[in-house]
Amino acid sequence: METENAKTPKNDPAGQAQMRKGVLELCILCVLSEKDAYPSEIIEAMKDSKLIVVEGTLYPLLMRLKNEGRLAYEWKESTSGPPRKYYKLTPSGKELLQELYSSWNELVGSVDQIVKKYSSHIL
Amino acid sequence: METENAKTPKNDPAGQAQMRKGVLELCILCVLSEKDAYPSEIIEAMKDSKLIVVEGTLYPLLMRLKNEGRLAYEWKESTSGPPRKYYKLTPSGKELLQELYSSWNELVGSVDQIVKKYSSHIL
DNA sequence: TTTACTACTATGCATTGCATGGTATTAAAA
DNA sequence: TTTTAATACCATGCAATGCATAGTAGTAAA
Repeated sequence: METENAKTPKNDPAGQAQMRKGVLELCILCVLSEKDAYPSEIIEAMKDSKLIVVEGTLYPLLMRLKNEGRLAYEWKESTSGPPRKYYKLTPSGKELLQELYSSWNELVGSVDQIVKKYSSHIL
Repeated sequence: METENAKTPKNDPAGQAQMRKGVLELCILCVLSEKDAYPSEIIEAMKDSKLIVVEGTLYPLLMRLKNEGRLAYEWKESTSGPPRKYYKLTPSGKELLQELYSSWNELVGSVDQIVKKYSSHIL
């Protein structure tokens, strides 16, 4: 019968976008573990490590983490524009950071194992 | 106004599921780079590296890769049950494997950089 | 014939990255 | 004062994927 399901994706040719899923959350919590920051600061910090994040990604993510109780924020005045929302980790947010960190390390370990096992056929 | 958008997720507490997105594709292509295999074999190979994959995930993924021309398959008889679909990499599939491999290494590099930068606050 | 096992297929949901467009506040320019 | 630009935050909808769930079908054993 030869069914034709599972449509083919359109963009994201090298799969970068999909691989980022779940990882941005870890990175953002990481950045906030050092000091409170407002969105643009977070974007800059990520960019320094070649992880480009845009507003359309970051704002919903911060909103979600705040709704989950992982983050809190407070308004602070700015000398050059409108006031800013400074986000900070809550205790629950620190727990999540630990968990995500563990998950990430596990994943890297697993993938590395597979890649190394078959690397002779890749290179 | 304090809008309440960005609903909170329900399961997947430590974010493992989300982090796997895009990575399974790399791993499956990796496994197939060594030798042709049918779905259950792939699942076993992944399990050896602690990457649990289930049918509901694997079959649609194989179907998609085949529709994209990354994989091909041929039926082979089995001594203990119905015939099996043996999947193999096409040239295009080998290219994708290279690209995903690069993307993965870049991502790991970026995340490592962020995590290391702030690791004193995590531990 | 019935049961159990293996293998493949189909459907729908939840989550997240992101494109897009919008609103509000402040400061500088005209 | 009014206009413009820059900064910052918010809302909506789409695309993609992992996975739960349920179904179909072929083979072999009871």
